[in-house]
Parts: sequence; structure tokens; C-alpha cells
Amino acid sequence: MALEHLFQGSALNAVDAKGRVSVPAFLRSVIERRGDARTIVLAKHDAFTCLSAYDPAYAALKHQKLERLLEKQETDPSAELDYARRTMMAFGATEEVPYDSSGRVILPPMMRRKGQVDDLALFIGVGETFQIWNPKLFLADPNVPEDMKDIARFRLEERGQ
Amino acid sequence: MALEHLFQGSALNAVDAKGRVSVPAFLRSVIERRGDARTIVLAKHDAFTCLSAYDPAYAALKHQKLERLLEKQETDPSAELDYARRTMMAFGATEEVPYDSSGRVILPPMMRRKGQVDDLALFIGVGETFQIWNPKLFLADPNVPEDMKDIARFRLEERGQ
DNA sequence: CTGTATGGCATGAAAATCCATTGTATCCCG
DNA sequence: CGGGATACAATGGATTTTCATGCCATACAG
Repeated sequence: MALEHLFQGSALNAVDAKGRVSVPAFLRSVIERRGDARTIVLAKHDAFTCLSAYDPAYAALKHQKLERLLEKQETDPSAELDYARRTMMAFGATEEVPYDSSGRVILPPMMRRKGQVDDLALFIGVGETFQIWNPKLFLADPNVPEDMKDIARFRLEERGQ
Repeated sequence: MALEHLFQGSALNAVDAKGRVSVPAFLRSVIERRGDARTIVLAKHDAFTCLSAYDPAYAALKHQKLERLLEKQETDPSAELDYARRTMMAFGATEEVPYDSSGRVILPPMMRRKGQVDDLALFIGVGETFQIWNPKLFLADPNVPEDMKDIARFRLEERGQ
């Protein structure tokens, strides 16, 4: 059930004019230890103005989770509809993108818009998945803990921005 | 559930110009008995001005705890946000660093600043995790027991500092 | 052709690896 | 019990490798 390898850490990378961005090596290594894929799956995050990303192996796990959730609320008549909506979002509203030999992906324009990612991409590992943020929105979001914002500020400073 | 091998003891090691520091051998041996990793995970300590460190196996344990917590209160909409914040702190605010054959890690600049670690690193085993302190801050912290400070003073003296 | 996508290559910085030296605790044999 | 030998730990320095990213070459479409 639980995944052995977890995403953790943070990084701030540039998005070039073509919408390409390097997926940090420490995240790629987790992807490749979980399976043999060299692709990431992108989705709009449920709660935040950012993108949620993971490897194909996790997508299967997510499906199982939704199944279990449905079983738990079996008696509730609205559960069925809830399940239908969740699965639609979980699989329909995603895009899978490969990364090349140097670890770069092309952020699909739709996702880029959904996550409002501009010319800088802040990567945050959160265990089973990782997030991709516009650092400006990250700093402005009241739901993001202040300690996390400190990290974002450090990453920006480190880069001289 | 509980980890069998515990971190204990103390040591004072030098941090060189490149930010490298030896992880004491007695702590490394615990890490390697818990799993086969040769890396440590670093995070800012919740309460103290120091770093909290542990092995990847403990990080996985931490993750399972959060998962169970979420499943228990799945129906609550605010639980989702709470979970997101917790995982962000637990994984995003950390850095995983490997140690080489001679047992050294490089302290990432961000962590070095968060823990205010200068050219000396005081390691304190505290069971499931261990802490990394700037010895000066350790001695100045009113929340640290006097008996512990004696140990730090001894380590400093031992080193002629 | 010309503008646009996509893969491969080059570069500079940072980090992992290797080797060498020193210091310290331990062991063994006299 | 003492003293030298030995093994391991910590640390300094140098070298090799990896990473992020800019740049260019090729392909492909309008």
C-alpha cells in the first residue's frame, strides 16, 4: 500500500521561453526508483493554486484510494456522484509528459495556465507527490505555512531574484 | 511500529569551509541498522534553534502516521487542507543528504542557516532522531537542561575551544 | 521558405568521490 | 603494567562527475 520512496525537498528552476523546465534530479531519482518510467503526470492541485505531479505508478495507487473511499461511504447516495467526479478529475484532467535525457519536461500550455506558472517553477516534495508552484503565488497564499515561505524566499535569494 | 534502534550519545565535529561535516560513527551505525540507506534527512527543529535529523526509514514512518490521520477524518473538508500543510512541512521543508565513504555530509546552505550552524556542529542523539546544534546556541538556550550543557562544555573543552 | 517544436550538445557551477594525513582509542605482546 | 602496533574516525585537499540551463541543429508544418 504505502510507497517506499518519498518525494522530499525543494528547488527553484527556470522555465525557458519554450516552456521547458528541469525536473530536479532528486525528484527524478524517486520516480525512477518507484518504477522504470521517465515521465511525470501533471494535474491541477485540489486545494492550492499550483500543480500536483507524480509518477505513473502513483496514479494506480490513487485509483485504489478512490475505490476504498467509495466503499466506505456506500450508504450515502451522493457518494456515487462524488466518486464519478473525483475519478474524472483524477484521470481526465491530467497530462502525462516525458522528460528528456537531461531531465527536462515541457509544461503543457493548459497546465501552465492552470497552475499559473510563469518563468520560475518552485518544486516542493510532499511525500507521495510533489507540487509545482509559481513562487509569487506561493508567497501570497495564506494557506501556506510561514516556514515554507521562508524556504521559498531562500530559494529566490539563492538565485538572486 | 516503533523503531528498534535508537540514536544516543553526543559528539562535537568541525564544519569545514565547504560545509562538510562528519556524522559521528555511532549515529551512522544506527542509521545503517534501521535500513540500508546511507543518507540523512535534515529539517529545522520545531521547538529549538537547531536541526532535527533522521534516516529515511523514519521519514516513511512519519508519512504513514499522517496518512492514517487523514483517513480517519476523510469526510471533514478542513482535514484535506490540514493534511496538505502537514505533508508540506514534513517533506517539503526537509533536505536529504547522502554521506560518503568517510561518513561526511555537506550541510545544505539553507539548513545551515535555519539551524544557524557555524564551524562547529554538536550532535545529540534523542532516540528516534538526533539533533545538530551550534554549540554556542546550545549553551545559550534557556530550555536546555544544565546537565546537557555540561556535556557540551566538556565536548568543547575536549577539543580545546 | 520561415516560424515553430524537439532533441542533442556545450558550459559553468556545484557536489559527489577519491586519496592522503592526522589524531585517537584499542589490542597484543613483551 | 607499559609501549608499540594497529585499526578506525575525523578532516583537509584535489579530482571527477553530475546538474541545470543556454545554445544550436534538425525536423516538420504552414
